[in-house]
Amino acid sequence: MVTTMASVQLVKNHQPHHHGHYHPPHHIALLRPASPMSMTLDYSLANTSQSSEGDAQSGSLRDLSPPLSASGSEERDRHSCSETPLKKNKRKLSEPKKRADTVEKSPSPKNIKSGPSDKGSRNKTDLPTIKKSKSRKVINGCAKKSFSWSAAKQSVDRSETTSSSSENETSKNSEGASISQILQPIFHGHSPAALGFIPGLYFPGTPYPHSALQSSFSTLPLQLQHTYLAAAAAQATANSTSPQLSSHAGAMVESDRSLQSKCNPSGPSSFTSSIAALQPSTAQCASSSKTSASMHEDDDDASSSRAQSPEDLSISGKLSRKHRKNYKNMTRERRVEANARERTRVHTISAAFDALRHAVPSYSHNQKLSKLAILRIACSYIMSLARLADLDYTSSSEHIGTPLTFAQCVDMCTNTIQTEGRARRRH
DNA sequence: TAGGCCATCTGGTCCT
DNA sequence: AGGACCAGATGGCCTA
Repeated sequence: MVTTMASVQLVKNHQPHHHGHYHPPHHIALLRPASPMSMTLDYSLANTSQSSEGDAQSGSLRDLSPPLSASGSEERDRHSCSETPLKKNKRKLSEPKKRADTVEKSPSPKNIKSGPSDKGSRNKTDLPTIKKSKSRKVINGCAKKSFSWSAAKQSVDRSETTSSSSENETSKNSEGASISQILQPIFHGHSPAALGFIPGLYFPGTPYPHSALQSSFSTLPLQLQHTYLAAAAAQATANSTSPQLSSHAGAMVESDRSLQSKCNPSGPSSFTSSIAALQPSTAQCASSSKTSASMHEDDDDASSSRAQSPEDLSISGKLSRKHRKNYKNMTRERRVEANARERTRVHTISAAFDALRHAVPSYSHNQKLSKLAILRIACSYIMSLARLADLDYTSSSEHIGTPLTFAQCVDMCTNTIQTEGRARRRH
């Protein structure tokens, strides 16, 4: 049993189990060990459940050990089902994804990585990443192939290990300045959406302002710096009518182009792709699927976006994507904002699931639980606890008319945990 | 490699 | 009008 984890121990004895008339023994004890993270619920119970992973490990002692806190339990974190964005930031540094929109607007949990990955073998090829995947439906002739942070991060990793020279060159240029220091004066308080995801640069309202994401601009690989700068500049140009800002942005794009040629003299492919991936609708149209309701309505937008290069975005004086109308006269800007809100909402739900997951028992810290499993275990666990308090929550569930005894509740909880554990268990 | 699970985008609906 | 909530579609990751 891991001492840092909260654990609920169901101590079995060999007393006969009186089905239907089980009374919890009076010596049920709620023990609080020295560690505040650990709690032991100890009660005698004739166990009818089958052997399990926990049984094998602890003999007659079933160790239902959900940690109450993620602290000190990295292993648990890695396998936690519903992880908070920050946890994922830590865990999946090298495999970010996904869509350009996500990259553009906010640092998605999976998109921003802050630590080395233990799964480098799974990491892909080059930037941009064209991942192989199982056959997918193709809608409107546009299969969803998305690039995003996975490729960018690979670039980071690769650059950190292989191109120290170019990094040194960059460091000379930026002298350790943060991105915000570099870009803030340029944008004069504007907060183009493209800047929201830049590590180390957080404008008010930017989601996930976590210190783990902070990094010095100079520590980023050259290619990624260029990507950031170009994307930010293009976005700023598209969003701003300020000549000053536009000139700054245009200069940045030009500067980035020259830097890019230095960085990647062999060809513009990866750099251009990186920028394209960071452009909302440019990449979006190439990667995002269209629902049937919106496909033809987006066609114009999509085709025009496809035709737009980053230069077009920064130079074009035409109606920007921001102001183009989507479905129901929804501007692109509002759509992106709605996406961000939706992401935040879903992340909140995932965080709540994560909290709930830590509040319910499981057999081991390695046990992987889906959200559905968490709900099922939580339900049965609550029923058990309620029964322990002489409350009957079971009558309002599927067991209408047949109130479960405490033992049955416990068995149900145990079986649920076992079932869900079997359904998805790491080895 | 198929299937499960998850994240994300997107449009629809309802509510304030 | 705009935001919250929801469900469908889809891609990515992971495991058996």
